[in-house]
Amino acid sequence: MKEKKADIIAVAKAARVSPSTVSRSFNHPELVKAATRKRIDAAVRRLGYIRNRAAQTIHGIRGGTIGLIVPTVDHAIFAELIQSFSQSVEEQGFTILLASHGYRLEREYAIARKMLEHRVDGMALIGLEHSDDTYGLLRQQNTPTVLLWNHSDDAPMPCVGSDNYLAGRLIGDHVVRLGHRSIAAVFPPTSGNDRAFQRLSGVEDSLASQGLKIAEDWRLETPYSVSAAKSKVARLIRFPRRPTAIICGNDVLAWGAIHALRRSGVSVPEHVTITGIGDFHGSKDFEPSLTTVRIPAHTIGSKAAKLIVALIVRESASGSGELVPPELIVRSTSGPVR
Amino acid sequence: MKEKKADIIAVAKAARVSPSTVSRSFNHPELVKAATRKRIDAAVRRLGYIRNRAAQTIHGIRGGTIGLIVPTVDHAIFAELIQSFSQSVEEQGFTILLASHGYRLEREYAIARKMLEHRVDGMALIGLEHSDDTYGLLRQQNTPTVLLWNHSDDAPMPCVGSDNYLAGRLIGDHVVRLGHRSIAAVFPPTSGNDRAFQRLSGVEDSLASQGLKIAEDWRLETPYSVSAAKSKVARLIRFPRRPTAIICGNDVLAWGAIHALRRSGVSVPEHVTITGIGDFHGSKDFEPSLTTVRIPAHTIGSKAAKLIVALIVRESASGSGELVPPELIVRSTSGPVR
DNA sequence: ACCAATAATGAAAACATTTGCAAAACTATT
DNA sequence: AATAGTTTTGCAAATGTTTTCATTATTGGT
Repeated sequence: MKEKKADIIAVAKAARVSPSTVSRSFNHPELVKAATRKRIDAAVRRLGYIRNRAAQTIHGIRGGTIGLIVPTVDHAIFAELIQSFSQSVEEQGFTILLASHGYRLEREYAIARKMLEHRVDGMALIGLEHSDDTYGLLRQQNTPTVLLWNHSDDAPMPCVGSDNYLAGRLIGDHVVRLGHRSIAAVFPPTSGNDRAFQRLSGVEDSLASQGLKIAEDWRLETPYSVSAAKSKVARLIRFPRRPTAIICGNDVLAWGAIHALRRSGVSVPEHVTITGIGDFHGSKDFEPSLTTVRIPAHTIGSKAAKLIVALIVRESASGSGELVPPELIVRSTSGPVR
Repeated sequence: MKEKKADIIAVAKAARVSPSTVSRSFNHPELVKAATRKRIDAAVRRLGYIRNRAAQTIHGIRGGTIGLIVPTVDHAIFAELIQSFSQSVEEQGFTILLASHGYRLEREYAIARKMLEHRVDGMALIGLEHSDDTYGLLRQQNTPTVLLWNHSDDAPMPCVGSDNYLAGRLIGDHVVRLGHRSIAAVFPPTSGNDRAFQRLSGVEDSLASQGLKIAEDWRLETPYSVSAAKSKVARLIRFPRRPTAIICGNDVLAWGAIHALRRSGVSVPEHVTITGIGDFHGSKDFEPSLTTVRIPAHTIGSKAAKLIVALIVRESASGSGELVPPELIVRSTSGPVR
């Protein structure tokens, strides 16, 4: 146990070459004779040597890590995004340093700093809303950075994502077009969450363009969970005056709303129209299948991964990002007002 | 742009002290005079200096990262687990290096190696089934390691998790006790997935103890997704001879099964009993609410985090792991055979 | 104002690598 | 067999820190 781990010098000794040659055999194999290389490989295996990236990093060599900071992992949305981002990033030889800030932007700053200490090659953040400190830090260290999930032309950094405002409009227009006038909304808190905020703005503007407005007491704010949405909606529909449509800030909330309605024997979409945003795994196969706006997490994740890697390797910094358009998906939970 | 990033020497110069003092002011602030410290802090801020962990790491100082390798992020189960694990780990000052292997154990080995190159302080893997290479590697480098999700007394490394075999038995017993004799099973592929394998074994043993067996064509294997389970189950119940109960390998599959049944107008639990395993977010509020076995991902994640950190800091290595028992949760999708 | 403690700082070695340059070892050509 | 060219290798410096030990500055007691 006590014998210290093998270093490059130990390997060099064992292979009867100099440390430089061992190093080269790792980094520029074509420069070392095949026979020597074999001897070195054997020594490496025998000693169980593992290269020390930290020691390379010190020479300005890329460490091969990308920092990813998310509000939380435990949301269907982010899980899908993280998966595709990390997978795509791994395919390109990088590894992810992951942390979550729980929707607290100061935490985000602290985490970003820490990741910079680790000398990540690049950073990825969710959304466009970040503290000035965070933006300042990233810019000052000029760390290649990409903003995920949201896209805006006047974003301060390259971003690949969808247009959440448009997503809101899309769904708002759809519901209005179906003839609904009594509309409720179930959304997550919008502070520190520009995605939710923009979606809601989109919905509101859409309704406003038809002279409609969401009544104060029909504007439900719930945390991101089936159960929270379910209980809020259950309470809502106990009142005699009911909305004919409930627009939910995302699919999970919509699922909760549907469950609440089913429990109360209110049928969807005959009595109430329900819509989500996101088109998560499962929404298509829900019964009834959910009308929603697709925000293609998978596409966003992999495009973002490609962008950040491009930013890192040729630092020319090609792209200013990409807009992955949201798409209205009409399924069975929305119908004309009866 | 071109000016290189500030290093500790630049800071030292700017603060008119030696590099050693700067270093000390970071690592042992009590050893440096308050006035000097203030001067240094000012310089740090002015230059935008960020410490280089890589350079510390080569001094054998802990880097503060823990490698976490999961099959995939994009499953409700793992998302919850990752969230609680990473959160708990962050609270203790560590950061996670995350990667997914997509259920390919060779990938897992490669990833583990890479994380070791980064000199992670510890590793966390999902499940007990790993290649000999992986186990060998971790043991040989004697990296503190914890196995998540599954617990077994004779596991080769400390593990904190539930007893998936028992979970299977629990649900099997429950279904049998309700009088069911015609039982189908919907499970993910069991190769490279000891969790699924053990659950299925538990179910089979439970049935076998009553002389029951799952018919070959009632043993459905589907990938982890609502839609796959839904379509498999939809096909299953088209046949005239139907099971009276369908035991699903996890809650997501159960959701799919319920949707399939609802679509076909088969009511749950009156006509068919459905059970899941996992008790994911949402199962409680599903309509009808899902009978399942709770595997407390949150508890597992945070206990595992504490264990690995303990293993890392006092290398004495206290614990051999912990069993977090599974618990049968009877809700509305299971009922007596009619 | 001086001495001994004690506190604060600096110099230099150490850490595990990479790399530019020069030396050594081969090849091919004559 | 000698020369020129090419391929391989080793030496030594460099990377950004930490740490041990020695040195200098400060303080309190007389």
